[in-house]
Amino acid sequence: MKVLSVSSDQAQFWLMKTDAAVYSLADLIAEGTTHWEGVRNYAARNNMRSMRVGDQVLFYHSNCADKGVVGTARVVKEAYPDHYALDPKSKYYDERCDNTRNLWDMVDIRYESSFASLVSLAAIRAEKVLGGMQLVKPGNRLSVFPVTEREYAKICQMGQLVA
DNA sequence: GCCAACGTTGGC
DNA sequence: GCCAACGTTGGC
Repeated sequence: MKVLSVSSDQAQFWLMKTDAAVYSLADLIAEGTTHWEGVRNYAARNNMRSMRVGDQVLFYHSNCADKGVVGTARVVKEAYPDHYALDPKSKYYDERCDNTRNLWDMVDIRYESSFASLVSLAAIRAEKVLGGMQLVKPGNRLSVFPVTEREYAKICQMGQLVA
């Protein structure tokens, strides 16, 4: 078995949370590429604005029994306006936004891989070298945040991602 | 610009 | 379903 190694100098690494009941890795597999609408938190939005095409993403299921990283994705389109904020019928509607002023952005990501085994939140907590991740900080609710290349590689290894 | 109230996230 | 953490809003 060969562990995926990633070494573009420019590459950045991220973790994106999703409520598994709302949008899961299976949904991403079915769609192939998706837009990441509905982020309504400034810090998470700013992190998305820092994303570049080619950046790698850990795909995390929250709010479910099997919490953890389930696979990976890749950024294929950089931040652009989240038009769901303009749609009164959308649950992501924000009345402060209109065509001249939209507070919110989204990115596009493409499915890349599924882990052979779930890397659970508990397993991440138990792994000393992952102790710096925002995910394991008390009260962390940020849905999009950067991870280091080392953390990314470690989690891929734990998920038995085969290159 | 402070801070209390409120809403949401997300683990348990 | 509960509740702690904490971002956001709005009154002053």
